[in-house]
Amino acid sequence: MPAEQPTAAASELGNIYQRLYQTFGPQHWWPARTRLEVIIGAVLTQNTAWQNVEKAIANLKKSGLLNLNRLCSLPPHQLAALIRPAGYYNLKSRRLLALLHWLKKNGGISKISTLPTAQLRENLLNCYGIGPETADSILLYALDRPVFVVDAYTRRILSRYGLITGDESYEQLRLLIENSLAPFLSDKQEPAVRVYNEFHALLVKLAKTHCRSKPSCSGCPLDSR
DNA sequence: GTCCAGGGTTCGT
DNA sequence: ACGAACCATGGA
Repeated sequence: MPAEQPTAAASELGNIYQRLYQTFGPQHWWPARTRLEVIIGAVLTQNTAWQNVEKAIANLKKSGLLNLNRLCSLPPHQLAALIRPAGYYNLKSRRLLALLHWLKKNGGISKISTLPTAQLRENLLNCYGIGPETADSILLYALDRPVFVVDAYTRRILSRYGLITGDESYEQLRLLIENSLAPFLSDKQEPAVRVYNEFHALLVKLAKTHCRSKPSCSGCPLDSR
């Protein structure tokens, strides 16, 4: 393997983060109250608008089921009915139960929180229905681990600005962004968790604000240079 | 009526 | 190794 060279992307990502933050301000993700709620939301929001996820979580809350043991003792078809507004409800019911059973089997959220990040990531990826993005969302937003969450928006936006080719693997992109932000982190004395959290949310914000809702995509915060 | 959202798995080539 | 089909609701 050739050593990684500092690329144009690496030197510009910190800049992009600052521009987005100045334009949109803090996004305050993840919009959930408890760690269990974040974990459930991470599965429910797979390829699904967050608005629909909120309805599903509201159903669980209303039924007093936002509790690891109660959820684990629920028949799959019953959980499916409750999370129906989130779409793919049969599939997501199975995925949620697989994840929640893993959590329960390993002593609950507080217990697994003592594990090192690499081991947590591996365990999460071994759960049915948990891929890299969902695993990293849980690590970053529920367990406060310094892991950047790569999603489709990240690819689109970085490709759009010519910072990546677009055919990089998930891992390549995640490491590129984490390494690129490292100098910025030490300069600003900011915790990585906070910056990864905001940067991911800001990229989603940018994608939703421009280029889709506006036909001409005028006034993108990253355009003037 | 069409498109698509804060993905992942499975099954053909 | 890669692409396509599949899963499904709700809002624009």
